[in-house]
Amino acid sequence: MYYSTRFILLYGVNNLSYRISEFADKCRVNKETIRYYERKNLLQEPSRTNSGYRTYSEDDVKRVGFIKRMQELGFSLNEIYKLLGVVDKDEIRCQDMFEFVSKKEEEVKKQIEDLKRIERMLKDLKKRCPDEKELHECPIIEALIED
Amino acid sequence: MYYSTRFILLYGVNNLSYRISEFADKCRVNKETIRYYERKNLLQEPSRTNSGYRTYSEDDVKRVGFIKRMQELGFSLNEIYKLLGVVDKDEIRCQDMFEFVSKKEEEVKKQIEDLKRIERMLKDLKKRCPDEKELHECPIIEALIED
DNA sequence: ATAAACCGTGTACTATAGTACACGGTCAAG
DNA sequence: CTTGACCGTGTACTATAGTACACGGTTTAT
Repeated sequence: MYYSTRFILLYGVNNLSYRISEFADKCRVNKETIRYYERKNLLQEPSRTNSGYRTYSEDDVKRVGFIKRMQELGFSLNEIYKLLGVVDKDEIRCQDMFEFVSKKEEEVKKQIEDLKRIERMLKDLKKRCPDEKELHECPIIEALIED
Repeated sequence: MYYSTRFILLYGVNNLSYRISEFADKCRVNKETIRYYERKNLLQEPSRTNSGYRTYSEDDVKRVGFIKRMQELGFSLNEIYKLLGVVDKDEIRCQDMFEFVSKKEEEVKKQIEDLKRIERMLKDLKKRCPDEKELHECPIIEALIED
């Protein structure tokens, strides 16, 4: 029993599935970025249509969302790859997961504390901008430079 | 009245001052990174000895410390350059400082919230590592992938 | 006085994270 | 049955943030 690609795309025998361009749009990234993530194994080999076109699912959209969010928080693609070992149930990547996660937890804690200080600095900086617009003298950063 | 470089370095007529290598060591960065920051105007033209050697002060050490800390928190060198406009009392860089700082403040706030969620995720992930060591199934990241 | 240890300049190279593009195949509409 | 909008592969290019190195001058210890 065969279905045309169009039929599958429209009625989702195989669930709802996207071609690379639509998928990239949904993920709000460049099409090439998707291929790049595939090369880096952040996305597993996608299934393909008969003619070799990649197809993606809603789950893949979530996965890219996870990658992007982690990345914005300073995780490198390699670190994200490592974490995804859990999702992919990959024993190799899971081997020293406890150490890895513990280390990252410490880093994240420290980062939160540092960011709170930066937030205070930025607030102060804003307050001192005369008539809420400009300033040439602001000793707050200098305070942060000390320490 | 002239002093030898050695005399100045030892007895600090001009305050305590460092040559590039010692300075880089104190800052815990590569010597080339210092020159790179100079090229990118993150460090102002340093004063020089008669023979053209760069000399740095304790304040410069603090400045590099500031750069490094901001960088670790996800600020780009360009953004740090902008912020340093305040310290350098540079009117051009200070022009839209209020908008810039406001935008960064929002970003930092969001980042703190996101990091807290990541922290929870990492904590959960750790807890679920059987006998505090390994695991192949961890539904927490999956939870984060959703949302 | 001479070698070791610095320094300056300039240029090239590296890693990370993409982005662009050329060339050729596929497919659906007119 | 051809045109336009896709797609795949491969390769090259970009920005950011460094890092390394060669060549030649300086300083300092021996």
